[in-house]
Amino acid sequence: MQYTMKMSTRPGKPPRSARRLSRRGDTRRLLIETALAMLDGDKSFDGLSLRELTREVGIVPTAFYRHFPDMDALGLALVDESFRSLRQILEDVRKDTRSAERLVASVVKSLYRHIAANRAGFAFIASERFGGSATVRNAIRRELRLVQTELAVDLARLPFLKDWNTQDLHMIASLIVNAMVAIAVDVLDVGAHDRDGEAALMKRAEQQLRLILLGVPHWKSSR
Amino acid sequence: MQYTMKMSTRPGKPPRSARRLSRRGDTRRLLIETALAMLDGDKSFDGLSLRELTREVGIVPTAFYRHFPDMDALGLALVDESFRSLRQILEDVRKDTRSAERLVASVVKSLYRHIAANRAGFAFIASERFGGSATVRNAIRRELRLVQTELAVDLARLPFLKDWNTQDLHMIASLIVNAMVAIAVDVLDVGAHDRDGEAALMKRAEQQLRLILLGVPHWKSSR
DNA sequence: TCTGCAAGTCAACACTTGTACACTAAAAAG
DNA sequence: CTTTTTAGTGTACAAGTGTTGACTTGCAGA
Repeated sequence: MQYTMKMSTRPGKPPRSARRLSRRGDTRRLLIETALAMLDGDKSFDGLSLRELTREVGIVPTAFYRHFPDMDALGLALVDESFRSLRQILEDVRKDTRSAERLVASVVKSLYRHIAANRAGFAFIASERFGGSATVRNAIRRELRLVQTELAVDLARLPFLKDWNTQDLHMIASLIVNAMVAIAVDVLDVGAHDRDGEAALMKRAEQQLRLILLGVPHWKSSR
Repeated sequence: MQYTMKMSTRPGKPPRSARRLSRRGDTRRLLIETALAMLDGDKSFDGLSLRELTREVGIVPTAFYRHFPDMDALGLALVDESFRSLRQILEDVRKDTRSAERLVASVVKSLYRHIAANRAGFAFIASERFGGSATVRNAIRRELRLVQTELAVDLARLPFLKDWNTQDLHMIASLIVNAMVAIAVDVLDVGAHDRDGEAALMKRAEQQLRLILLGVPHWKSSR
């Protein structure tokens, strides 16, 4: 009942010849990607119908059930897919833990790169975080909380945050994650065409991060 | 254009006692409030159907059109309604511009009070901000940007922010607004029953605000 | 008292929706 | 090669959808 996404990938199975007259390749994959693409536009997950999706993919509605028992199951797969890229950002950050300056530059750059590479995924996370499907919503929040915790752990390793307690670290981690998610959403909003708008937003992201870190040395825990 | 012949038509259909429940109270109001209530649960706006809503309200589907031309129009009304309370927070803040300490305490308290009083409205804003309906989504963003600008103006009046330039003020305003919206959402998430959880979140909100303001005196604009 | 209009009613339309069932072709397994 | 599994197909159905149109009421204003 939990997550059964892992076992679906058979090891070492390359895509091969057409199975049906027209369709070739992993339809499951196609369902996921098409769904993400459709949700990138003006549609929410629970406004997306099974028939609509299968129509777009090019299969008959009932064929959907060969790959997912449910639309909710598809939703979970989308969450899984979308978070893959987001986690990568943390990886990148982990390598640059020298100074606060370098850290800020590193995270902003990494953020920008991953947004550009995975637009639809970010859009999905942002919109369905508070979206209609409880299953999807909860999955996203769990993942996001996990990211936040990981960030807190990474922060603990920074020299200028050495003697902060756990609660305070989580506080600052949540502030950072939320700020970055908000920025990401704004970036998605201005669209890929507006380079200047994007640049301004990334600058803002950098400034906000710097401002936050600026307060750190003067922080005194209240407990 | 309208034909109003009263006596002519008697097409074999007995004039049944089609008793109107005579909802002489504002049905329009009822539509708005019921919609908000329904969206507070596990439903997104574009997952809410006209028939579903009217069924809940207790009128026939077609009667909906007496009040709104569209579901989108209803959506805009919901945005309007929901922002009424949010703006009130800014009003409250405006009265407490003495010290940073007082400001933080004031905004957090005001935030809490308004969330409690207007749960559904906040939930609506949060979820439809990135939701499916483009009309609603854009309306919310415009309002939110307006709030952010207003906050920037208010911040400019604070003594310790006197010589900040506009761009920097907007940067900090957006950081604050986003942080508070995120907190609000978390508060909605823990539910009304969990008093301890709520208290912890409000404490976090206060800490985050304080941390941000702590960095302010050391900020040097980069232009 | 009469009349016009806002706000309700019912019936009907042409769709779309999720899902069940029976069937079939192709690939994988033996 | 034969068999089994997988992933596709078509048909069908009951239920839900937005919207039109014609009709009915009760209240407000003349």
